[in-house]
This record gives sequence, structure tokens and C-alpha cells, in this order.
Amino acid sequence: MNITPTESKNSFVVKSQEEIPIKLETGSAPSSNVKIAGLKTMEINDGKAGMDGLDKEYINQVIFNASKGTSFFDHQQKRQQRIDQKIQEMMTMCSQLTEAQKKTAEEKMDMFTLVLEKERDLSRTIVHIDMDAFYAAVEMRDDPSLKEIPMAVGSLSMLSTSNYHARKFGVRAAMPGFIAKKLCPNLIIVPCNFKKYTEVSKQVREIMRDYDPDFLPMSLDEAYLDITDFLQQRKQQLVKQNLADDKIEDSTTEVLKYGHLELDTNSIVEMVVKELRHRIFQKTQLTASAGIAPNMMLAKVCSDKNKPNGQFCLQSTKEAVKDFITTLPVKKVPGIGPVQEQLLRALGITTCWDLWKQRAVVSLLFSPNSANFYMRVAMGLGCTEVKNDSTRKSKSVEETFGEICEPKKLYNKCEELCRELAEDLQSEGMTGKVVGLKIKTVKFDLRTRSMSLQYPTSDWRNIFRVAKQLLSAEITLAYPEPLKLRLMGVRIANLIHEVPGESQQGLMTDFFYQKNQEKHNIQNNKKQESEFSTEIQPQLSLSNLNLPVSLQFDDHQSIQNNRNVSFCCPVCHQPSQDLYELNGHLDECLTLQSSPLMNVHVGSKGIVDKTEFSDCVRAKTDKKLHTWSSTSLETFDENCSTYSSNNLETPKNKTTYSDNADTLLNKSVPSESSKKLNMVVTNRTSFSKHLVKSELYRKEPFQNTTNVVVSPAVSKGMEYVRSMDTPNTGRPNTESVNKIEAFIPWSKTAKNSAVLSDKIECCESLKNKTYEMESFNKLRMTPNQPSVSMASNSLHNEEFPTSNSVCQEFGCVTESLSCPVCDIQFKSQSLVLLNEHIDNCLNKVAIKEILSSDSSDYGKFVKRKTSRSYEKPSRKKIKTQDIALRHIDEYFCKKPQKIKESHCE
DNA sequence: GGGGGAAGGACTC
DNA sequence: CCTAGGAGTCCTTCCCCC
Repeated sequence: MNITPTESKNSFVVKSQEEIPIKLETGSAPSSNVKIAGLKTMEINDGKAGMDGLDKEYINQVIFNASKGTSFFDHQQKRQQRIDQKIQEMMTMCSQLTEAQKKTAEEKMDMFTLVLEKERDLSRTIVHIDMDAFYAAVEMRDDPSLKEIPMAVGSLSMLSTSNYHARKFGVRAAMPGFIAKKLCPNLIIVPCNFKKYTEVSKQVREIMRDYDPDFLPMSLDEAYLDITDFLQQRKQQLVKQNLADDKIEDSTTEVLKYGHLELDTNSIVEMVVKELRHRIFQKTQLTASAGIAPNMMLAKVCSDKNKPNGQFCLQSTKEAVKDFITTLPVKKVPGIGPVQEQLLRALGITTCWDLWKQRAVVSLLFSPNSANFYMRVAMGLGCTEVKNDSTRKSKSVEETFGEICEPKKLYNKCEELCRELAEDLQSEGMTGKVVGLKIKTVKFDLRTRSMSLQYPTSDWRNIFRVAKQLLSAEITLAYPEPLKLRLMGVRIANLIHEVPGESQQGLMTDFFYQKNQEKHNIQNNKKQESEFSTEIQPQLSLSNLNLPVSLQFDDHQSIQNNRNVSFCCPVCHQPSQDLYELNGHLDECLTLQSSPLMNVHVGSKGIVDKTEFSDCVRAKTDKKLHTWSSTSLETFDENCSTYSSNNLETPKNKTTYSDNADTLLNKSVPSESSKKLNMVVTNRTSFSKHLVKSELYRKEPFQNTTNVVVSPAVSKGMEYVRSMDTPNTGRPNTESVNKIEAFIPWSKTAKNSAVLSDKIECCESLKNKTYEMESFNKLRMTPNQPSVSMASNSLHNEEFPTSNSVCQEFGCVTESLSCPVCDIQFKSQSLVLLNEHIDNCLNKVAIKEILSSDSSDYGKFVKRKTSRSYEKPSRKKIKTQDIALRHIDEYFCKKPQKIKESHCE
């Protein structure tokens, strides 16, 4: 497979088929004489600028001596073992590849090459600007005494960067300060001053903007620019000015020599970038390096070529690119880190040219995505579109600290982080739906846990509630050993971005929150008589399950710390400040208890489009009507058919309620799996498309039956809501108001239609509850007529759980429950039903608000939700090529014969 | 088989 | 004497469910 570039149109052409011997190597670098006990990942990485000609052996020895015996060292050792194992597996696989397989794979890759080649775009001029040792340079500028001595920015624990004097000692970024000190005892370590760096960065960016208004900053010290358009302008300027003035700038003299019509493009490019760097220096007294190339990948590599204070321009021709790539070590390519480097090295691949030569093996051993990436690297392809269009996907805070093992302190730390994160979120006008906990044990084991919220939130209490549960589970898992941590982080993902200037619209969550705050006072008055009181005994709580008292989260303290606590979770007894929190908590509390069997679908994007949104509203209303009004099988079936004939998505395998009831009649004994806690919580208040689609009720324990689809039925709710408002004013009519006020005294204080509409809904519930609740609950709790399938791990027997047994499972009290929002008395003992009802009650407020807001506001709301580029592929992602590869991949992976047939040239 | 969530890992600065 | 970051993205794998 000895492939050499040719002069043909396609430079990457297979000339002959020859086997390349593959050296089997493990993680240790053959280039380095000293291996840190085989720990390639811990060896000095001399890839950075200013680190040529170092005594690697000595440096690695120092690193080894400073590291051995530490937890970090052990951890790295284990990590290296995993990498070595991966390499071994890969090599085994490689040795099993037949010649035929390789030949076929190579043919496929060659075909793919043709596809990729068509995508090659050499028309853009991309510049990568990289400030030289940025943080260190700023510090040296501000304190010239640091200029001539080895110095680094960071702490004894970790360095952010070092100056070029320090690099001569092997001191580099991402190295612990104490090791750096051993390498260079005279090293001065200056603490980070991000505020200052940000300021300087701003100045630099201002200059960059002149060259490309859409430039893409990657960090404080580097950015990509597409200067193609700017070059065009400059060219024209030069032509003009050359006639009038031949002294523009020193470096332009050379350009002008080329005369009026034939300005040398490369010279202009070089000149422009020099000018840019010069302006940066003038403004900041800091030097920058630049790489100029036809795509981002190459530009990035080029900027490293003449570091520091230099630039490198790669000609925009295929030949130049090819020549550049052939000798380029793979580890210089952004995206190929130490692990990939090791894997590739084991295959005998160290340069990009090797990557090309070994394309058959690469395509067979790596995932299609990776193979795609490697092929593009081998051909010198990269992204040519520089545009700043990325939207933040997640936000997190984390902190490394001295060992903490007391649960109380861990929870405190967790709370602290949650507060911090929430503050950040709020300051940036964002909410998020997926809360993640990150922990690193003192042994450097890293774990992440995450859980989806029902609502997007930026309230620290909501974040903490989940994070605490996740943390609690980890403490439980470690028990009886204490969970000893050195790092904790809290993350929130599936972000929803609030657009500045549209805040008057408010987020749903904020709206909920405000509304519930409004109700807070009312609730406070009622709470003493409420069933949610401390007399309810704490029951199942994952957080406190099987834990000795000392390990449990101290709810009592939490109550004392929080004088405003007004509510208490009837399930786990956790206090809540308000109904909003309580409601959210109930959701998760029940979810946690029913997991992992419970399947709560949550929209991954956290946004909905207009159609989905209105569907959700409708479904929500439908569901409510169904839940609270359904009295018979007939009605239910009717509702189901209405549902399916509506524009809502029709679920597959839909069976009617009564169909299923028949099936269920024949199966009175639940399956073994049903012994697991399998509570069905109807999906709740999230305005996600899954609300419509989700399985409201699980089929377990009736595994053999067709899935029971309890669909949002009629759009009565919607109609009802609409009928309450006159079309022009959007206000409820007098009759409705009177009706409501008769039912709900406090509705007289209502100030707007939204509140009134809310009350209308409460009123509706109130009406229904007396004569419908009872019969409906009977219906859904009776085994012969299950509208809600509720399995339980009943401790008593294997009978279908009765309402009582289910309630007991969930720690329900035997007294009747009441909704803290509308104060309805429940005859059912089901917390799930109650929870669902609370959701409904709270949702109504929001739904009414949306319906009552005028169309432009509504449009704005929807627009805001949909205009963000959540689904947009990341700029790093492969675009057209990706599709091409997928296409080819179908030949590759699934139909190996077919490719032979279709592959002609 | 594909979509989606959770977990882990690699990589970047 | 001790001491190995923080924030973010993307990809892969596993599992569940439809």
C-alpha cells in the first residue's frame, strides 16, 4: 500500500497495494528514553512552542520523582492501563483483519476520498491568531522585572501558562506548580488575574473585528478570522492608493512593486496579518502569532509554526496543502490528544501522511466518525466557515478542595455550588433542565450523575434539590465507607436562553414562580389546616434510605436555617419554601422512587415550536379533563378516538381503554418484575413535545398486553378556556366571573384575566371533584378497570395493588389529602394523583397566561423559543461530508458486497 | 433500528 | 510539609423504549 502523491487531479491516489508493517507498541513513547513507569500520559509534552531541545529524560525523571506514591500517580497508572488495554484490543482486532477486508476497506476509503475532494474549498483565507504565552505576557508587561526570569501564571497546584524562560526548564501549562518548582527552583509563580486578561482580550478583539466582524474567539487569547472579504477590499484600496501614494506602510512597499494590475495575493495576505499583529502590539504591547491557511484546522496548525511573534502562511493550493500535511505529526492536529496519539502510534501512524497510508486499517478499527475525521485530517481538510454562531449548551461550577467526607459538609458544599450556579444562570438570563453532579474522589475517580428536571429552572433551590439527591445516592452507594471527595461540581444543561429586551415576557418558570409567590400568602394562611403538615411521617426517600442518621441530610436543620419554609413533602418530608418548590420536589421524589422503571420522557432540547407548544397546551388541558372528568369506559374510548382524529400525533399500537381492560381481566397476577416499584406518574408540567407523546401509563406489570395508551382526549379544555374569554378583549365574561366568585371567594381580588382564568380552572376542578373524583378514582384503582396501571412492590402479596396498598407504598397518610393550591379535598389517597393535580393547578396559571397574552406576545414567545440554534450542528461537526460518509458507510458497514458492485473506478 | 437519556471519556484553552 | 484546575464541547457506549 505504498502510496505517493501524484500530479493527477486527485493527489491522494492509491498507486499500489503493499502491506505496511505495523509496529506493535504500547503507551510508552519510543522517542523518550525515560518512561514514567510506562505512564505516557504523565510525561512532559514538549509539543508547545519554545520547548525544543529539552532534556526530556531529566524532566521526566523529576516528574516521576515528584509524583510516585501519590493518589494522582496511581490514578494515572490505572488510566494508562485502560489505554494500554484499548491498544491491545485494537491490535488484536487489527491482526485479525484479512487482506480482503483491508483491500475492500481501502477501496471504500478511496471512493470516500473522491467525495471529500469535491468538498475541498480553497477560496477562503482563514487566519488563526494566538497570543504568545498570553497570561504570562500580560504579567510581564505589567511587571517588567519578570521579563528576564522564568515565571509562570497559576498556583502551586496548577499552572495556567509559563513564559519562554520557564519553558526552557520544562515548565509548561497544565503542570502543577510544585513540580515546576522542582524543575526550576527559581521559578516565580504569579497568581491569575482573569479580569485583567479579559480586558486585554477585549482590546485585541476590537482590532480583530476590523478585519472580520464575524470573527470567532475561541478563548481569551485566540481567535479565527476569515479575512477573505477584507483582503478583497484591501486589494482594491491598494490599487487606488498605489496610483496616488506609494508609502502606505513599510511592508506594503514590496506589494506595490507588483504594479497596478498584478498585486501578489500572498504578499497582501502576509502584509495584512502583519499589520493586524502590529496593531495588537501597539495597543497592548503584547505579541501574537498567526497562521494563515485555507481552513481552520490548517490555520491553527500554522499559527504554531513560527511562534512566538511570527506568522506562517500556507498557500491556498492543493499541492501546498498536501506537502504541508505529509510531514505534519498527528499530535499537532487539534482534536488529536495524547490518547489518540497513543492509539495511532500503535498502528505505526505518527504523521498525517501515515494516516492516509493506513486509511484502510483506520476505517476498520475506528468508528465512522473518527475515520471520517482522520481522513479529513489526512487530506488537509477543515472547516472553512468562520462564524460566531454557537450557543452555550451548559453551565457549570466546580471546585477542588481539601478532602471532605462528612455528609453535612458535602451537602453544604453542594448547596454553595448550586447557589453560585443559579446566580450565574440568572445573571445571564438562562434556565436549564438537566442538573448534573460531578464528583472526584480523593483517589481521583471522576463520576458524573445527572437528572432531568420537569421544568427549566434557574432557582438554586430547584437545582440543589436534585443535586442533593444525586449526591445523597453517591453517599449511600459508598456506605459504609464515607464518600471522600476532592472535587465537586454542579452543572446545568439543556439551557433555555432568555433574549435580553424580551424579559417582560418572562419565562414559564419565572411565571410559575411569581404566581406561586403571589399565592404564598394565601397558602400560609391555610397551611395550618393543611394535610401537608409535620404529622406526616417521613417514608421512602432515596436520600435517606438505609442510611444512619449521621449520614442523612439534615432536614431539620434545613428547616431551621430557612425560616420561610412553609411546606413539607408528604413523601420524604423534605421542607419546601413554596408550592412551586414543593411541586417540583414531589415530581422528582416520586420519580426517584419509581426509577429506574419509570420512564419520564423529557424533551432533550427544552424547547418547543409553536405547533408543539399548542399541542402541549391542548394535551395538558385534555389530560386534565380526562383525569378529572372521565367517568366511564365509553367516555374514555370516545376521548381516545377524538384524540386520534385530532391533529395530535397518534400513538402506534393504540388500544382503547376498554380493549385493554379486557386483556387485563385475564391477567390478575402481576409479573415478577412488577414487584419492583413501578409507580406510574403521569407526565407532568414540562412543556415538551413528549408531554403529548409520552406514555402516560406504563404497561408493566402487564408485560404481555398491548401498551395502554391513555391519550389526552378531547380539546374540551381548550374550548372551555376559549369560551371564557371574549375574542376581542381576552377577558372572561361576566357570567363566568360571577360563577367563579361564587365558588372561590378570593377570586374577587383578581386583577387580570390570567388570574381569573386560573380561578376559572380551579373552579372547574372544584365542581368536578365532588361528583367525579370519587367515581373516577374508584375506576382507576380497580384492577378490572385500570385506566392507570399501577404496579407496586407490594410487601403484602402479589395481588394487584389496591388504592390503599399503593398509597402505603408511597407513604401516604390515611387521612384525606388536599391540594395546597385550590384546596380541594381528596378522597383518594394517592399522592401521585395529588401531585398530578397540583401540577395541573399550577399549569393552568401558565396556560392561561399564554392564551390570554395577545398574539404578538405569543409569537414572540414562540419565536424566542425556536429561533435559538439548538439543533444547529456545531461548527466542528462535519457537514456535507458527514452525509456523504453516512451514505458510503451504508456500503461500508452494512452492505459490504454492494460496494464492490457499485464501485467501478 | 432509531431516538433519547445517562454516564464516561477525550479534548480544548 | 503538602500539593495535580476549571469550564466547556463533543463523541461513544449502554440502556430503555417504541
